[in-house]
Amino acid sequence: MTFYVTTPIYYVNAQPHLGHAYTSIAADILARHHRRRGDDTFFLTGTDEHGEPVADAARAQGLEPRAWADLNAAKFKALLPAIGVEPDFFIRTTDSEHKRRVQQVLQRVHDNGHVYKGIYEGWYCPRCADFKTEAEIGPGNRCPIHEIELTREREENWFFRLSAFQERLERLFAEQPDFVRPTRARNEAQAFIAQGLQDISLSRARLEWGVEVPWDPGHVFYVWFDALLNYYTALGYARPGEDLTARYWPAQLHLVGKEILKFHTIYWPAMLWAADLEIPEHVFVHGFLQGSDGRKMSKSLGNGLDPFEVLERFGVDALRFYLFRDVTFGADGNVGMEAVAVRYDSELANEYGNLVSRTLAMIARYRDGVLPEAGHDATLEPDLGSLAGEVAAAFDAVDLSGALELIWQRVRRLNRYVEERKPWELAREADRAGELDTALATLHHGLDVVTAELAPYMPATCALVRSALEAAPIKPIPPLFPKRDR
RNA sequence: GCCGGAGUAGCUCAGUCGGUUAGAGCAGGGGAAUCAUAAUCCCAAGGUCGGGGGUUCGAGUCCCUCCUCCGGCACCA
Repeated sequence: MTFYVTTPIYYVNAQPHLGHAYTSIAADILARHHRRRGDDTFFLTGTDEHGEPVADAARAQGLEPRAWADLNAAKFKALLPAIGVEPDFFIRTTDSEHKRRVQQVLQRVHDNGHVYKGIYEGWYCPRCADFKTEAEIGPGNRCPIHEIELTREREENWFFRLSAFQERLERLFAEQPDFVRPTRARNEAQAFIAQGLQDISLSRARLEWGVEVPWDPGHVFYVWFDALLNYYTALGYARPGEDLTARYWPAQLHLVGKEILKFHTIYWPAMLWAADLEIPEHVFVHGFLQGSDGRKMSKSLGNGLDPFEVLERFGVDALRFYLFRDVTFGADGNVGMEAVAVRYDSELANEYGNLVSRTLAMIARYRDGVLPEAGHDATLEPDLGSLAGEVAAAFDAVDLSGALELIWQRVRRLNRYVEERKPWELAREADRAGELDTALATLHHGLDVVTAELAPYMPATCALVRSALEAAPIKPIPPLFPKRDR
């Protein structure tokens, strides 16, 4: 099996924030899980660097667009190691290899007869050198930035025949109900299609910061077409001298936020069909992280969760764990520093961390650090034996929170097992040495099973636990999740 | 306005195809234990399942209606 997973490529105009980290960590967890399962896995992320806003921002800084993009792409790239995310490739849409392949694919769309020259008409600000959407038009038909009057302009550009794919898209959604998940995201896409699709503009004539349209060099492609194609183009040059396209395309899973649902579930499959390419198997639309008050995070409300503060106070694995433990993946959810602290103390320190501590300590204390060669207690077999399969099924449904809950049920089961067996009592009775051996071997095994499934979420911590379980002799280690004064 | 989603314990949420006394975690209450990061484990308590109506032997679940919140409603040119 191959597993190719992507995040959206992040627009370089923004500063990296929790939302970027959230999607990247989700993709990383999925990739690590599938790798562990033995799938041939490829994980792609990167940055989206073309388009008017980037050109504008660069100009405002007195920089060339490319220099501005370099600066900001570096920030996104630097975020990844800090949050434990290890993609197989980091694409930038300004890569010459990407641009060349965008041109190839869209040339094919052109040659297949899916584009035509049309007129776009709209309100234009000469100072912005940009058309404005209805929502962007200020009072008195003025540009909200420059406060000058907008002019009605017409521009000739290339259109993509999206409308021609209406029926095929309807069929896709009917025949493949899990193409878009979760269900409410699929419904939204279907409702959009049902309204009737209009053709969309494919190029911009006024703009230079983009990928040149090969059959009409005065134009560049509309940034979304350039951006979406990254998922495909990256495979062509991610490994120098090797083309991975045949190996990994079509992708198994695109992770996207709900704000870009339309592009990924409608425009994107249509474009791929138009280029005679296969479409991805699944698009998973996750929700938004909101402030602890349930409102959108904002600096002025001060209700945001700063990922860097979490990293500093609780560490990278705690952040990764928290985001998928406290918010059902796929739904919107509230996050806050207080909730992080509660999860950290009660689950990471008290339940998992302490389970590791007490298990290692008892093996060290009662058996001089030597793992008893005893069979495992059959009473735990139903719980432990079924875990891997259940977790795999949850991952197949992209239910990262559900999988974590399944794992946590076993963590709790193991703490309960300690209380049931009371190893400290067994240790006092010489004739029950065999029972103690069994209990300790079972705990060791249980911790091993649980830690293996947990590793995609908390790679660094689980590597520590793994080596502690395999050490000879086995001995206590410093607390994995130390409690702090707060 | 139209379409979709949500409303279940103080808090965060599960509840499958309609089926027995509606579940979990956290917080708060009581207890046990001492291997462990004073962590853990057990017990009890806590709900008019947003309101109202209907279908049914039986409704958190299906239908109608109303209320509240959220999202989408296209070429972000």
